Amino acid sequence: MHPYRTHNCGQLREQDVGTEVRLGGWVFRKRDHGQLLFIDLRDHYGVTQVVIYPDHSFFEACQKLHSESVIIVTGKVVARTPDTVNPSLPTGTVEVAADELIIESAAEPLPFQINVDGDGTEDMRLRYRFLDLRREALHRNILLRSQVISSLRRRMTGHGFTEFQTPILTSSSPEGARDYLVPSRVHPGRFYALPQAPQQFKQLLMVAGFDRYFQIAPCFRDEDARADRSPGEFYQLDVEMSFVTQDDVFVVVEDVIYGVFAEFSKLTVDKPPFRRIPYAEAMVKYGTDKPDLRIPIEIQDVSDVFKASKFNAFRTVVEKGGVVRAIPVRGIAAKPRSFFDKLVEYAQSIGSKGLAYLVWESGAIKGPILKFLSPGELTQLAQRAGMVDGDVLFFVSDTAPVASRICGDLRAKLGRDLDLIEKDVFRFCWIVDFPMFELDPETQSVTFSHNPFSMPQGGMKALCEKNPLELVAYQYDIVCNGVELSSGAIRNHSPEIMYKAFEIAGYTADEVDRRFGGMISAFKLGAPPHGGIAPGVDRMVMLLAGESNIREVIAFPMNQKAQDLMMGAPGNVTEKQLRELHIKVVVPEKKDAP
RNA sequence: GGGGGCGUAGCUCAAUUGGUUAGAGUCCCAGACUGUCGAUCUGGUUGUUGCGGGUUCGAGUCCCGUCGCUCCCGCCA
Repeated sequence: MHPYRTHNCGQLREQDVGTEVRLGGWVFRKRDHGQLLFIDLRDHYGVTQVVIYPDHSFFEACQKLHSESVIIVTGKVVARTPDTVNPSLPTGTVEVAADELIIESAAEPLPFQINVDGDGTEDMRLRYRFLDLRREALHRNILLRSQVISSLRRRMTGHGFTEFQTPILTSSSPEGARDYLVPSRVHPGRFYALPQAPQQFKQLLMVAGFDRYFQIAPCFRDEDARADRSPGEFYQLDVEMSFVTQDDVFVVVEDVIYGVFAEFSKLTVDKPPFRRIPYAEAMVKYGTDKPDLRIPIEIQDVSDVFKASKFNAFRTVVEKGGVVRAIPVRGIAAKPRSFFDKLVEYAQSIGSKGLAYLVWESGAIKGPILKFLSPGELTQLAQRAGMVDGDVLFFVSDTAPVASRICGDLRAKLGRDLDLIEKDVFRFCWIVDFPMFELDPETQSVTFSHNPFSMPQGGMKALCEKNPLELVAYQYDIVCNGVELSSGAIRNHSPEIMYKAFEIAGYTADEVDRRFGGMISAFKLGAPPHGGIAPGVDRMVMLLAGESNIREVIAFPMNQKAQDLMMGAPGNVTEKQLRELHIKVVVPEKKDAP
């Protein structure tokens, strides 16, 4: 007989009755009746009830056993009597009567309990992550992650993609987030950087003629955490394709994403093709470039209605180049005054100058700003927003970016508070036509608004002839339920267009050569048109698992301060190590030694 | 770097808007119990109320500072 087990804890059924078996697992729960002891033995596969009678030498030791001790039990599989069957357990029709029992690893009392939900602070859970990972919910999430990743691999290779590995020790990239640096021993004073993404490598693989690349790629960025952003490192399904248009990329990605979501979720999933929303439209209609399409509210621009209005507050904003946006909400006219007051207060707390509104009720229009508006203006607004009895129209007026942000925030809040968010559904969309350039609000100079390697729509001609701020790129995001899953782009594979684009952003050709020399020289030696995308694996798994915190789908996440409390990272190193690396540490004055 | 929330027993939480000896569940310890399945029953231990200062006759509660956790802003080509 195998020294540790013949079966796993989720395996035994009625047909095994009478068999001599050996199980190994953790003591999940213990029920001590004095002359009879039940142990629910748990492993990765399930739970099996073990019954222990007092005529065995190990009976007393088992009474004293703490939860989560590891034991090896040998005994006969016994059928349970009908009244003692546990229907909530797949193994519930049988139990194992222990004849032999070895305490393989006795556990001390636990810092938090495994067999109850929600026990333990995040801090404790991270410090004892191996215990937390034994719990059903987290254990299941990590399994789901594995299954999602292998499904992604299967789907990608099915589409003719080749999986690659790219360097982890590479060079610091001049754009983007802060890098994690690794000092070089061989080259004093020089550093490797961990890749923020394998961006240049995947493009170089296209130049190398591999045609279709993918990688479950680790990405490292030294940026602060959020609930949906783990600090330090995360994984992307990194994708790049040659000789493709934006639509070719969409078709592949839609198939893979839809397939994975449909495979692993019971929720309704939008079928391809996903909606495509130009960036400019999204900013007006939803007030954000990652709209949650489950919320049935669409914001409208009504600036023109107020161009000649007697309502000074709005007219003057429009005269100065600002906008008026209207948020129609159906059927809430009967809400109490306090509802509107609180919403106005909220709007002000997020930076709005105010929150005007009109209420369509009992065949009339009411509201604080009614007296400033002409009948013609009211008619226009009603028509534009499709107002009927019971509806309310909120107004926000400011510069376009500020009004968008406030309206987007209000739209999301109204969706939540009024319980308007569509249930049990994944709503996908593409946000397309991102602007190529934007004005730096501080310097008022033109800068890249996203990826400088994206191809501007219209190519060289557009770069030379159009206002840079009106140029859009073949740059796109895929968004699901308000979560940005990924950015991607058709790349700029032409050195001339790239020099021109960088020139508009204020870089000389020399600077471009110095900073992106590898890529530029590659593009001078035969580069195919290519493009790609990189959906976040952690975020996909988070959505599929129904979690709102990304740490719930990562086996060993760092805390918000980018520390691993279990391993003690980041940690101190020896003087010798520092000497070898030619590093002298200068700790800031206000020092907190961990 | 900034803002909000939280911090009470090993763990999860309570404690009348400043008022007696800070409680409950769970864990843990001891005992009882032959069919439980979150076993049950009896008894018991567990506290620098994060830390430091202040106001007050009196502080878990109010004020200031500080530390930790968390959510958000900045940041994330």
